[in-house]
Amino acid sequence: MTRHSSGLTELEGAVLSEIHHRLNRTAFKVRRAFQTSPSIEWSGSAGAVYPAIRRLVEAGLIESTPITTGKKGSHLSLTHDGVAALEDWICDPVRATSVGVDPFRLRAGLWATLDSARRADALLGLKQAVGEELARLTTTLDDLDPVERARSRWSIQLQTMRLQWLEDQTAQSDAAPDSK
Amino acid sequence: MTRHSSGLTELEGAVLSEIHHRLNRTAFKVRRAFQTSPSIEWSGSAGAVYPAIRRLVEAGLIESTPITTGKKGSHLSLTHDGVAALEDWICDPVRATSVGVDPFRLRAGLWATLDSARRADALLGLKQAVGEELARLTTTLDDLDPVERARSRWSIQLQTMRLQWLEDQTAQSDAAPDSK
DNA sequence: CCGAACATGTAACCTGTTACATGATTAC
DNA sequence: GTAATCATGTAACAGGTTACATGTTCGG
Repeated sequence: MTRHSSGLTELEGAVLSEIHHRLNRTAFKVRRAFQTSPSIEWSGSAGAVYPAIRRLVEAGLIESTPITTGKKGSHLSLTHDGVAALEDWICDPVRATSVGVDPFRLRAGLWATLDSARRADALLGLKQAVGEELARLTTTLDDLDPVERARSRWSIQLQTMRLQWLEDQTAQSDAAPDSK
Repeated sequence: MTRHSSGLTELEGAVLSEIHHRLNRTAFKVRRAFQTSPSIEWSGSAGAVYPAIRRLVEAGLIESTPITTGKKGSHLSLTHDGVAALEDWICDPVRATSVGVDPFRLRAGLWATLDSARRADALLGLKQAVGEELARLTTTLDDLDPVERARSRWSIQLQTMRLQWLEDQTAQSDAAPDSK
């Protein structure tokens, strides 16, 4: 993905924050954090995480010290430069406020183009999917660390707004069944 | 990026909708639509759009007929299969309701980890960026076709919610200046 | 001792990015 | 005629995906 002012990709920034703020201090734990994260975001594939960490080590942002005491694996921590780069990434206003690739936004104006039967079907399926996601988010909220909890809270607000949008679409759909 | 149930990437779906719903019926116009779109989403690079269209033609979803009358270029339209694939993509509930890679969400829990000076700075910059984007979105709303207008309306809601989030963060920040 | 979980990595592939190259048409 | 815009593409590269390969440690 494109590198922005902070010089980090979104994945690299996320990796740094996993190590520094969420205390996942081995490559494996970082990877598992992505895999088990309540959101899809990235698959947490080995082919993405390990190369990303290697790049960050080579760039001098991560310090990697092999664990000697029985355990295998390497302990990762951010260097001074790493912390600075992470903060730049966190604060980058252009990046932070861009819409990214929002799949809902892309489709927001397109449901109205469907014929009424298909549209009703789609809206029902979408509302159900959002509803299930909302239920999952609210029930798992307590088990999360502060960082992930904040993300979940944001997701709840987002999905609630999506649900509202879908209900508005349904209402408009009922008012004007088929615009042709 | 990953292909989902509809078999289309997000870019491919967006390309089909540009052709079918927004009447950008040459490769060049599709490309320009991405480039001049109020959102970043994709760069609309030639190296992405032309290959994507070629793939869609080869898959039998787009019909490409060279323009004979003076003009150069090819006229693009969706085949029967193309319309079906587009509708599947539009209605795919898993895709449509995923958070995608939301840069705001990724950072939502991280501003609180900054020291109070840096945090105040960051929040100010972010609120300004969101404010400017909101101003731009509201003033350009009238010039847009229905599809893009719906997207803009969604973006306005999203950015408004982001602004609210940032103001809440600022308030909490003021209440507890430095948590160490 | 054996299977599950821990741990690390590579190889082939796909798609998007930048940067470059090329030519046709139109407005002046 | 010439500059801007229209129009199409390719080449090198970056970074993410799946799938595979390999070895370690620990609980039973």
